Amino acid sequence: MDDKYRVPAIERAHLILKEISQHPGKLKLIDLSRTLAINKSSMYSLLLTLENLGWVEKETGETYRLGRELSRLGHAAFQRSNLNETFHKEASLAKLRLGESFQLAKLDGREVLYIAKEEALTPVRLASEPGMRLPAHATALGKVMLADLSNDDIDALYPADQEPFSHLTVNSMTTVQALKLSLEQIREQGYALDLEEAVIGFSCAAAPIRNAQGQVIAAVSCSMMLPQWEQKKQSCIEEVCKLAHQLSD
Amino acid sequence: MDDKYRVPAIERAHLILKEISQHPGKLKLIDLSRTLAINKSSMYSLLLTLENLGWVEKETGETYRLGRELSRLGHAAFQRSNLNETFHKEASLAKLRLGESFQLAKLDGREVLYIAKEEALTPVRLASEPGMRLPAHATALGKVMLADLSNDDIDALYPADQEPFSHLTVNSMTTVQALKLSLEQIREQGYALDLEEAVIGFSCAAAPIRNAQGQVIAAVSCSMMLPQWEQKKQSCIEEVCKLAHQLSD
DNA sequence: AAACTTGGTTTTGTATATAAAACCATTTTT
DNA sequence: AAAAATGGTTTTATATACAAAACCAAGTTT
Repeated sequence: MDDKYRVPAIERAHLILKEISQHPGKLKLIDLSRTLAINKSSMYSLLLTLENLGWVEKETGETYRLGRELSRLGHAAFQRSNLNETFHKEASLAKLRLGESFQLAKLDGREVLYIAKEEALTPVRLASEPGMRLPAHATALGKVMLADLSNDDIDALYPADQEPFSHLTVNSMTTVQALKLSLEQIREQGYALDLEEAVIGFSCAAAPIRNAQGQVIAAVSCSMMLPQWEQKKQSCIEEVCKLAHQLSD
Repeated sequence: MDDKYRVPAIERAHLILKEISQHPGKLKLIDLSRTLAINKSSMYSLLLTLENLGWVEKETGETYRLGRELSRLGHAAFQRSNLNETFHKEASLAKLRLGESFQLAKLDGREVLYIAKEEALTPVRLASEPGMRLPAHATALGKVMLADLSNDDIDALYPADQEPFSHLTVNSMTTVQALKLSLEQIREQGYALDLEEAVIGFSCAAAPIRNAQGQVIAAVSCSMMLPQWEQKKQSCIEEVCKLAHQLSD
């Protein structure tokens, strides 16, 4: 690193925050000073500043924990990527064309983490708020992202001795075998469907978003109620694939 | 503020992060330098340091957005208090008894900041991911915490000349008058309800968590879909009040 | 209760982060 | 294509953040 243009005060702030995050509510000024080898008086100014900014909070007993301003910034950092922006831009257009809702999500272990959505003005909507999680194996979004993993990865993710799949509806898959079979098909066709596997009355199509290296980094889906699904299934798949392609690098 | 023990470099870092969070991917070095009235060369060092720490990320086109280390720290900022630990311990029991989801939140200005949750395995769940914010006046959690404030505090928080309340659903309150009236009742009964005020199809009960001085420092809530609400309303209120009492000092 | 810890607060001299200006590589204008 | 502007990088002088030590208030020890 360019040793010349560092600003140590910020680097120290970072060290302090990291240390506090590892022992929340345990460390006093003197502890931080000792473990980080920063002089008491310097630590005093640093902590006072961090406290004024709301990055740390002092408790009774003079011990420190991370503060709310930090969680505010952290939350903003979560909703950052330009993936998000382009999703909203393109999905709003797709929403106009199709009249249904679109979702953006990432895979987090065995769960789908919803990042953003563009919601159509349909009377009944699926509650896919950003931040929500659902089991990956029971959603189109989840399956299309799992399909990027190898069979070995899937085995590692779903060990045989683990509890069986939670089934959200009667249509949810219940075994790893069924999942692998399904993923095989998804790899071939390039998209995934969820036919009332997560919520009765709702179906869904999802397609993968890839980075420049071809790895799946996220996925988009379009969800709708069953009556609409019968009519729009084909165009739904098309829109989702098109959208996923636009969001890929 | 004690003007003597500030460390400006950190305060500047804070300003920069805040500015970037408001215009992610839009601002270049020169823009930040201008709007924050910080010299180009200083900004250069500051940004270089922030980038090395993973607090910001530079994009092609030399524009900046918040980085992953910041979201990591921000996330850690939630899982902090021992309030949190006891919440998870007790709420998981309450969840088993009631079969519904519980939330822990703090009041931050006019917003409710969700801190933690214990989620029941219901197919459709409210998206109360830690870090999420909702207008306080439209949620049970928010109202029960606002109820700890005096009417004067409420007036200060919601100035007459400000924009009117954002209503999330048709049931959301729309005026300060209505809010004050509602708070009066909440103070008497000791808990707050949200009857589809935040999300259509969801209702919610919340009770306040107090410190040793009796001040409200946080709140817990239990949310569920309408059909369940009809059956469990009473036991929901009981569980929430019991939980809040356990979490109070 | 006097002496000793412990841990937060002040003071002061010095090391260093920052502002200003010069610099340079690209891009835009004429 | 020369001139001007834009925006990132370097240099240098100075303002200021930090380390060390002294200080003080509370809590322990003997």
